[in-house]
Amino acid sequence: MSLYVSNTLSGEREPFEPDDPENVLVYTCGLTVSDDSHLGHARLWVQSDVMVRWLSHLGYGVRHVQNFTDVNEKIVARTGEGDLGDTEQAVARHYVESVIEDMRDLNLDRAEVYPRVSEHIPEIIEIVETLVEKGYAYEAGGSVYFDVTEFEDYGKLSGQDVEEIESQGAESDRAEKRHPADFALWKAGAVDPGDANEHRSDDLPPLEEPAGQTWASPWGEGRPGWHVECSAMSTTHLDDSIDVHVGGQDLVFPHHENEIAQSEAASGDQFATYWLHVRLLETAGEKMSSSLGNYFTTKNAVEEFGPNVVRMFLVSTSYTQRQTYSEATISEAQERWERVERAYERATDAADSVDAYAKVEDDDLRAAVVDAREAFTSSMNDDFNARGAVSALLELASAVHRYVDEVEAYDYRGLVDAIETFEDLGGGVLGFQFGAADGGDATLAGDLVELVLNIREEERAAGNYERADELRDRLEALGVTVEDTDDGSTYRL
RNA sequence: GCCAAGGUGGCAGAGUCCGGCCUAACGCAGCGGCCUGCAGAGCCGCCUACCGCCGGUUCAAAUCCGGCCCUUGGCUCCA
Repeated sequence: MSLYVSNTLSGEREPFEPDDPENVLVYTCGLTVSDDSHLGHARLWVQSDVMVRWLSHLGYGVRHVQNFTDVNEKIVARTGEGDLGDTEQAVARHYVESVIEDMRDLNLDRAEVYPRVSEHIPEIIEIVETLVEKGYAYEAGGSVYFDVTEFEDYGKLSGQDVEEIESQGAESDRAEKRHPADFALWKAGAVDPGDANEHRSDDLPPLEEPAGQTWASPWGEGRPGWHVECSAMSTTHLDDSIDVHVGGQDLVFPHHENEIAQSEAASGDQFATYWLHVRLLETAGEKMSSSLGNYFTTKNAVEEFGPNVVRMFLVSTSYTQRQTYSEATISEAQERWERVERAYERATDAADSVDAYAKVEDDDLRAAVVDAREAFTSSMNDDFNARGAVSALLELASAVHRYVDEVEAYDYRGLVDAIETFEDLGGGVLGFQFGAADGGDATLAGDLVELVLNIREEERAAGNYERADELRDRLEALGVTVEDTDDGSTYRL
């Protein structure tokens, strides 16, 4: 049983066959650090995180690189806003920090490196020079453009026909270009104040002068074009030829198409074997995006629902399918997560109880574990179908509940197998955190809740149900859900 | 206009690559029952889908082919 993936380049689902299984190269097209991230970005990260985790789980050696675009006119547009700072670098640093925080909150596995554009200017210039030397690019007015008519395969990723493409890039550049579809590799000078002001908040004074960083180049002072960065960074940190390129589907054209053109024209090798595009997150029928203002930030989502629910949500639709964000869809994710978590806790409690015996063996429970592992694996191997994988865990959850409900003497080993399945697959592959304490005071809070529950138990034993219910209601108001079971009361924060 | 991806129950979402186990998975919501002092959780059961429309191929199609309609994304910064 092997892994199949949907490759945008071929338009088909194909068997995954990396060049070197010990060294699978994965590049995730990161984001421009001009604002806090939103759930749409988080979806891409979590999906690519799960892909990388699954590849590792299958035994591949994976090297994962994810970039930050820290040179961009939208960043320049925010200079002087609040305490963001007065320079492009300062604003970028602020949001890089914010994004790293979001990634940590979402429990993403760390990438090997998070390169930034600003520290790769020499490599970018080198690629542009190579392209000029090879005749794929030309200089005009201190800028350098890629000549799409020179690159035979242009359009192979997105299906675009060069002659049908209206124009790429700013209107002011059009006159300099030989062909409307040509795109900038290097842009002369600093950011035009007019371009930056388009993205600038109305509360701020508009920029008057050209702004943003510039670097010296063979063509004069200027800034790198957007598309070359990814070519430079993936080549620098991985190789001319990589196995997997992950990105949002809104970047297929022109960004990824242009990456292919630059990289392949420069190196002569195929740039990426598998192009995996994560479809977009939508709200009310349109994509969630910063420019539309209809977004939910990662920070707000994590704060309101917690990392596990957010991850469960973001993994609830396969990456090849667009996903809807709504009250209903996020609360479904919450239910799914809590169902898995409760079963995990139930199995843990049962295994820890005095009714768990080394010599008891239960075929149904053990079979359920085996079934769950198989179903999980075949779902993940089928194009990283994480929702299907979660469904496998939910089936195991039902089996655990049924078992613990029915039986008096527990199969210790069977329960541990179930627990390990939740931990290895739910935790290790899907990135959920089981039994995570919510903060440093959790222990004290837990002790206090136990104390209140003991008092409530005495009231219940004495038949004082009104008093018992009052205690339960007041705990609920504090965010503690109390549940009575045969073995006493339990609580969840 | 051009390019790309989709349209499956009230919602959400697998299945479509390799046609038959799909009288359509898992889940949410809803309904009934068990359990419970009550509630919750859990368990059992029910509910609603002829799989966008029309034609074709086939013994057999949600799955293959053709046409049409609709939605979303891209062609301008965008994960």
